[in-house]
Amino acid sequence: MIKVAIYEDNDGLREALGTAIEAAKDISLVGSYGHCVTVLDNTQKDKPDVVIMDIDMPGKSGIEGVRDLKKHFPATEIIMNTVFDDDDRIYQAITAGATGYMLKRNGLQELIAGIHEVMKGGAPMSPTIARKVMKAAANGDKGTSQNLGLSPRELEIIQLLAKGNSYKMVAQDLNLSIDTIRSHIKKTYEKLHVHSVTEAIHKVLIEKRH
Amino acid sequence: MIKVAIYEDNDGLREALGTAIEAAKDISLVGSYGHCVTVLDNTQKDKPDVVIMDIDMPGKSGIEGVRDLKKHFPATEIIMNTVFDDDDRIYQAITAGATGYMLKRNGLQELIAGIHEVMKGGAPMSPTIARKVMKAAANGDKGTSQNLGLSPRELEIIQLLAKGNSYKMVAQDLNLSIDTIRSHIKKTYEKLHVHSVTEAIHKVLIEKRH
DNA sequence: TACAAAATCACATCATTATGTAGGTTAAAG
DNA sequence: CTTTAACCTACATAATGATGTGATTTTGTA
Repeated sequence: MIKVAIYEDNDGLREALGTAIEAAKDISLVGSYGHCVTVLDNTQKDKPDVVIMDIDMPGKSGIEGVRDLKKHFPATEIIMNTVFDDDDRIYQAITAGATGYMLKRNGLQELIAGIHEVMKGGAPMSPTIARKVMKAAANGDKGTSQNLGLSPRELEIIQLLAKGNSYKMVAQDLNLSIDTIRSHIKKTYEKLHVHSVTEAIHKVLIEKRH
Repeated sequence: MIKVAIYEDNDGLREALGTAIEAAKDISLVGSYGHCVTVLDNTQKDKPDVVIMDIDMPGKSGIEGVRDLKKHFPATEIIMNTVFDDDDRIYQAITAGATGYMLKRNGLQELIAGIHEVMKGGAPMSPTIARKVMKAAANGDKGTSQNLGLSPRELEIIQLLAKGNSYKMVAQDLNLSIDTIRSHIKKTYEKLHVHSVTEAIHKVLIEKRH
């Protein structure tokens, strides 16, 4: 019997999920919550094998919930269940420790299948997601070894910014248009999964020392 | 005979400076230029004892000129001659290696006096400037020893920013208003003589390691 | 106590950055 | 010879950061 707990702030959807899970012969619902603020206490009590976690919830995001959960109950498998498929959330969810990432639009049947899959050691995810993850993994693997996957130009620009230069100064230094600088930085952010110069600098400089 | 070279992009002013300097019995003009791009070559040729340098010049700023000059000809004395008296330029000029900093509005006589003064080991500067420099020195001395003069709070905030946090995140972290963060950062910038987070981070982290 | 420095908050305004969209060039890889 | 990756440019809008001004409170110390 697979024990499953649900975290989903939408009441209707949470109930639907619950009944669908109960309907499965080999799965039992041990907990169902509208937020994940008390996720640690709940898990202590419920002892679920698998947790279905929505990303966007009031109070505490699913990402944070996953992070906490994995830290204290590393054996618990987590499947993110969300409407979002943007790179960022996926990346965050994966690095936070989720083993599955399924889109709500793909329906309940797939989610049930995902629960079984995750118990067999798999990593269930919607096709759309799978592709993104593969790509990210490819970038990541290539990158971490050398310079996080940044092209020489991109790295050069980040390093200039790290010295305290503004976009304008970098543009002048490299004899490029400021729009070009923007463009490079934009791609850099995507590769590093960040949203500001300081984050990018932090990431690049941290990875550098070793 | 004191050998002097002039770098000043305003033609009229450069000529006026030249004649005023030639008029002085113990000073000879060995070079006069409208820019400082070729300052190293010129200096090699002219071998001036003192260089009068304007700050704002096309191609290469006087600050950069001073930096280069001091690196290759440390014995050459440099007097900045400019219309600006804002803290920043003064600070930059001083740290770049200028030994005198005189305002154009104070006239040619004072500049001539400054040339003599600098040759006697002095540091000629207009009264307005002198006061600012004293203040900067006071701040600087107190600071360089520990953490550049930053208060504990200010340092804390810069370090949080260095980790890639935004103002908003820092405010949440420290349970403060975002305006308070702004306020601290503003003071920090004044103390460090910078104008952006990245510059501040760079400066703080550089000074830290040693 | 009275002054100075640190810390807090607010509001306004301008500058810079971040993000989206879109297109072009060039050089290596298949 | 086409595909891919890196590089370059442009324009528009939204979000964040930078700067100025002003004010209150606390704390350490002259």
